[in-house]
Amino acid sequence: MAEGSAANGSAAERGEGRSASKRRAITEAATVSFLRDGYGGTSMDQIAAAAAVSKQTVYKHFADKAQLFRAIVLGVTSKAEVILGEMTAVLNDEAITTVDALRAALTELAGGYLDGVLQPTVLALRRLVIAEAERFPELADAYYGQTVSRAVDAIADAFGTFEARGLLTVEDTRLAAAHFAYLVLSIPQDRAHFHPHRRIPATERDRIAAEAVRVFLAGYQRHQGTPAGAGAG
Amino acid sequence: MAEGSAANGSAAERGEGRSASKRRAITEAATVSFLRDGYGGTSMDQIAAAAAVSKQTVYKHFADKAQLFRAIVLGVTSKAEVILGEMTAVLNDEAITTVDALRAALTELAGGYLDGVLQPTVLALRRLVIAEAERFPELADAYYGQTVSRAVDAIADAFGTFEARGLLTVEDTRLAAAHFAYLVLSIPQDRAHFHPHRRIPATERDRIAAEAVRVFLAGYQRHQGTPAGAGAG
Amino acid sequence: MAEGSAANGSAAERGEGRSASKRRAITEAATVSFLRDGYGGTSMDQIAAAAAVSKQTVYKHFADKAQLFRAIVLGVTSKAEVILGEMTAVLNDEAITTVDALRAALTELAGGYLDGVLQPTVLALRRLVIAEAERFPELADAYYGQTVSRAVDAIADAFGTFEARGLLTVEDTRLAAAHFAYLVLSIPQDRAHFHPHRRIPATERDRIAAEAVRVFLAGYQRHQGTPAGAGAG
Amino acid sequence: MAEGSAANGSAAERGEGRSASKRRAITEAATVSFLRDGYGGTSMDQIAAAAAVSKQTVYKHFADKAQLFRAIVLGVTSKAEVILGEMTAVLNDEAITTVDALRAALTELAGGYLDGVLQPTVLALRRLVIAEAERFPELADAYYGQTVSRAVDAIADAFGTFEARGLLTVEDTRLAAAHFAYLVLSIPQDRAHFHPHRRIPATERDRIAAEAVRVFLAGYQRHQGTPAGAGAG
DNA sequence: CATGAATGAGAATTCATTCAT
DNA sequence: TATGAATGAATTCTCATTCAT
Repeated sequence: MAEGSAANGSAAERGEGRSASKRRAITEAATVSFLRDGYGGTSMDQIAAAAAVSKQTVYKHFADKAQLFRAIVLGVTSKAEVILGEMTAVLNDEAITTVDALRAALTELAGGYLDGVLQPTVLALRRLVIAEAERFPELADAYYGQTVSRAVDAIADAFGTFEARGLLTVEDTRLAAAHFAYLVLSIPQDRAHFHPHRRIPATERDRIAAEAVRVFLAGYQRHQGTPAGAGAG
Repeated sequence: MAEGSAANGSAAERGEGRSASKRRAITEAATVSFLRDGYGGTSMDQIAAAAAVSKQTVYKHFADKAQLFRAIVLGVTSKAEVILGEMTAVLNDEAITTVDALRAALTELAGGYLDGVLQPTVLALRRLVIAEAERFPELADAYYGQTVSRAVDAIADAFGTFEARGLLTVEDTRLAAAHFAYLVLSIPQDRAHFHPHRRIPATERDRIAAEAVRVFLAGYQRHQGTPAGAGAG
Repeated sequence: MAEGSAANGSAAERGEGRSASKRRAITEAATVSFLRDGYGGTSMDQIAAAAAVSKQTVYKHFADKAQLFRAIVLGVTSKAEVILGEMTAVLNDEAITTVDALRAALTELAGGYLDGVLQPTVLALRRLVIAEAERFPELADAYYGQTVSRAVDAIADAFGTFEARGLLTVEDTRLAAAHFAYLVLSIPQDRAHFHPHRRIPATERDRIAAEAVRVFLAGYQRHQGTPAGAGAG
Repeated sequence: MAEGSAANGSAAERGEGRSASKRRAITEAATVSFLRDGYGGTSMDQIAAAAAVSKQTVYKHFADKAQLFRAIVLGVTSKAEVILGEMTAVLNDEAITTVDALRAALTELAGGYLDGVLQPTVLALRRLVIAEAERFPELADAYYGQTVSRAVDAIADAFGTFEARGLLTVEDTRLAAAHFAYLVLSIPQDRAHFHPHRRIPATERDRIAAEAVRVFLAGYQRHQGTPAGAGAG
């Protein structure tokens, strides 16, 4: 009886209010449409119909198609960003003090990234943003900054730590991070750019992850016999 | 009668009939428009105007907009394929028998790829095909097969040779080739997906090429002390 | 032989060409619609239908509704300007050397102005331009400059001559001209602003003209007893 | 009785019910919008938003947009009428018995009219009514009757008195009154029809008033030497 | 009674494609 | 064969007005 007690509880009090629930319906419908059919392939009529809402209501929430599109893309991008952020956590483990532990952590991260990045929705978002990068450069900026750049930054930070622990030899942590990320992702991600519906088999996924880690470590692992500050140089 | 014989010598002189010359004008105009404005952003009116022909003439040569688009994309893709093909030639040098020579050749190839792939036209084609991959899957297939796949295949072939020469240790030549290609290209190419107009500075280009080769060789170079089947070498 | 004569006369040569005749049809239909229904009350569909032309054709000739509107208003304004210009000719008569002749000429001019300015089309144009003065200030400028201002200027010039001939005493010829013009026109023109369809009876028209001339001359006629260069001088 | 007793003290205190206060808000918002943006340029949404009420509330008070418009125009017209009425009072002064006093009174009236009629709101109303004269002929009637006609009538009445006092020679008092009114107002008013935002400088205003009075008196002042029915006068 | 949402339509503009000359 | 015009529909956006809560 507490919440919204006073008999005629105002609209805003009932759960989320008519307005907010409609807005969510619109957002969801628009997300599906835009990701599936692209910007040009999606009509406002379509969105309104899919949201079971009148066109007017759509326009009351979003000034025009471009604004709606921006809201959708930024929303989905944020979700993707969160997923990526959580994955990188596996590197922030102080127990990673041996190359074997590092390899294990990198392999886990690689697998996680592959799973995350190859989700149909994530791929569709990527293709959508690339397709509209000319028309919506702010969105391309935001997407790149919040996903690609941010992931590379997070990895780069961890690599700095690993170097301090004597596990890696890294001059440019961002470059190393990019090498790692793209060794892991490029093959299936670039394939997906052109073949939106082809899924990657689990065995291939594991192989790609393992080989990416192997090549990366070959390139960045500290040489066994020549510790950080040892030898004649 | 008189019509066409005396008056319009010029077209006939160029060795191509009126029709062929107009077709070329249409093709060129459409190429520019599609690469610049995308499929949806290009209208048949626009193309006809840019080619200085009537719309009917456009339709005489290409059944509809989609067919014209296909012709354009396949045409530009072919040109890109040729360029890529020529680049790989640097690996088909029997004089590459030492790791140093291999490193030099790979570095040259890397630089060439970067220059080629980062050309505005090539990038625009890539973005265009990605944007339309859902609507024109055949084109995405063709593009991927003739550029990405083909380049990887060519490199993979060469890597097979290098392994036979005892320079590399490669289990899966296509995977290795993909690793090489994406180590070289991914960073600027992925950035270009989202920032179509940002150019890469020459020094960064060289650095990327060199580091890509370094990491690649670290991962695939035959271990010094355990030559394939050799004695003193 | 000259240019384009050779047998297959280009489209532009046949009378006025398909294009030009369609353009005229559009212009005429738009003129009628805009003058009758105003800018907001006229739709492009309506115009196309009235011109028996497709909407596309309208848009091929005029970029958008506003451009079409501008063309129409400027066109009708020009016609009005021509009419006004011809009327003022009655004052450019060197035979006007007496006050009686001047009164006759002014009365004739007054009658002509009334007839011209009270034509339904001219009134409709005026109301249209006033109604859209906020949205199309250039048109309001052009209209005012080409009709009101221009007529006043022409009359002012003539008044300068009449003063030189000793018929009028005018300090500010433009002010005097405006006084004359508005003494003649204001009553029916202002009524017409608010009653677009009420016609003015001929007798009232004559009375208004005569009284306007009378009051004007009372105010500007040179005093009888003090001729221009007479008196002590 | 009960209605609105306890809960909404504030509104009730202001001496107007909830309903009346909202009605006023709507009226004020609509007045501003209609005068600024015209009939077609004003939407019911706009008005409701500006009045801070729901659209339904607007419709509760005014059956539709046209009715609301009518109410607004008639309301503003009434206010204008009141202002005009007060101005004419200056002529109802029994002390006006000499031509000099008459000239002074007419000059004052002229200045007052100019100030009143050239107020932005008054001009906007005039342009609005002219623009919609075809769609709302009743409003044009009312406007013309309550402002133009009424002012001319009031002046005509006074002129009748002045003739009785031997100051003027007027056959048709309404015609004379119109002559006076338009000599005073036409120049700036007609300019304002086409240049809604141009203000008139004070010096020009005074000059126009003075010259209008001068020309008017020249045309209607009783001839000095031949007084109506007087001897030495 | 008042609020958010819905209706239903209309307008401007653009497009791909086809007809008629 | 090539040109201007026509077709016919789609799309974005806006509006006045009405329901339902």
